[in-house]
Amino acid sequence: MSLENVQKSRYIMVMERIKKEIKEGHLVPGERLPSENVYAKQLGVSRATLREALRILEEENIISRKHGIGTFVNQVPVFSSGIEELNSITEMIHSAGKRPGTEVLLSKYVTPTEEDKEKLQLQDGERILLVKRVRTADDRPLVYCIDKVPARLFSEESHLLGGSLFNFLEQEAEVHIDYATADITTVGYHEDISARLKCSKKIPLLVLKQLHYSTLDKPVLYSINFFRSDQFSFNVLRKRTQR
Amino acid sequence: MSLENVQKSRYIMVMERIKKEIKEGHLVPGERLPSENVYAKQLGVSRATLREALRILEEENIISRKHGIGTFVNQVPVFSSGIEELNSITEMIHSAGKRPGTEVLLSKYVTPTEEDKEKLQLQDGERILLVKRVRTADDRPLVYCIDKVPARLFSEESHLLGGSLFNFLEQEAEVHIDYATADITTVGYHEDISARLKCSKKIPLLVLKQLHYSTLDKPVLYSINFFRSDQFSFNVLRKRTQR
DNA sequence: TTTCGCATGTTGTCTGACATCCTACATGTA
DNA sequence: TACATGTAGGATGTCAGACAACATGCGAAA
Repeated sequence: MSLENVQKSRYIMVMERIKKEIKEGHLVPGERLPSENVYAKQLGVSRATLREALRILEEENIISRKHGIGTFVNQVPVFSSGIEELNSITEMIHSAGKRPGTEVLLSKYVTPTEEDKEKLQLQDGERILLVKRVRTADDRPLVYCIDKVPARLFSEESHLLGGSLFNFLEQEAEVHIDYATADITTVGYHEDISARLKCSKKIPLLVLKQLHYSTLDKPVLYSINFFRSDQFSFNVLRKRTQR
Repeated sequence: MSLENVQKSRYIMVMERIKKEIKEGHLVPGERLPSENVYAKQLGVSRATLREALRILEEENIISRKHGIGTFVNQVPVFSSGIEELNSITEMIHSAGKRPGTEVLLSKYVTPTEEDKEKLQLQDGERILLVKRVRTADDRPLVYCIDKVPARLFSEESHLLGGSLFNFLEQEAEVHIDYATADITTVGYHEDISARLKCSKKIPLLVLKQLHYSTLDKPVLYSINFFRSDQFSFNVLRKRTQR
């Protein structure tokens, strides 16, 4: 079977190549890129292909293009890892340089609530897999997770034992998560959850409610995460939209 | 003097035109767009220009392109107005269909703290305009704002009386805000601020710390906003990045 | 009935040209 | 010298036409 041998499009390869150049410091913030004609020849692609790559980088706020002047690396080339980049919590902890751990509190098949049915677009009678976990970073509790997945996605009643739910879904259900809508709120104190996270009454919790969609635009995972606010914050790049 | 008579680029006009078609329902989610050749002729532009517009819409998660098949409107064409779209609080309240109001608590020129100096890249001896306000929606307090602007941006010691700080900066300082980095945290209770927002001890506050940049990539405004969490939440579209 | 190959239509890529915009330098004038 | 103007060059923006790579569906062949 095939896995990563799929040939990516050229414009994507070019885009990633340029991103890499910036990340590794070969192109520094404020610097002008070679002109499109020159750069296209250097990269071995046509100018049109290069332009599609540049267009994406501009949209991502990594470069700016100025008609008649040139193309420049932004002063704040945000490679995000901000909230708008969707990663599993395992990945988030990893990229913060810590060691992720999991304590599974609950994993069972249950009848969904009305809210669950609506969000996950369930038929009457369908059941869901409900998982409750505490995720740790370097063995310290960081976030309390409640995850809900339609049971129909699994061929048999499989259970998540540890690690990334994203990987689990991909392997057991052959579902790939593509994007999610997230809602950020906060809650002052929660009897059970605050205790599980071993944090005092004074520390509020950041709440992230997310509905995850598959590549086919179907909702496949509804999750509610409670973060310790003393150890976590979300950051975002915000852009004005008029041009 | 010139104002909005600047001619926008064609690819941007095309992009906005297509967005409008989707918003107004002439193109519905899941529908296939006309093929590029046909669509380009319909819109009166070259295929290359159309492709640049489509590339942006794809990046914004509004359409999906599939090699050899076609281009489709996404099931969840998120026109955001999520947190990643930067708007003044005045605009936010407006677009929620409420009437924005302002109570200025403080407006004075002061010496910046070390943190302010670093964030706003101030020289020694430079001063800042410090503004503290309570913003209301339909006369109910919603958010407590602390704003800090370098004094050098103003020709004289002007003061903000009410309304949008964004507009004020544009008119008085001829500075246009382009983007901001935001950090979202929470705080359980704040003696003074909670009282000003007329909310009880049980309601935590959502805190948004933002550093705003001008079109020239210079930091021009540092602001800290405290939102009533019972009346406000942030939503974001999160995307996976591997393709 | 099943399988295979091909025609067709789509997005992806290439080439070369011209349009439009901005900068910098040279030139001319007071 | 100081300032305004003209001009040449180089950058991104737009155009046209062609071919490549990919996915689908239909018809012929087994």
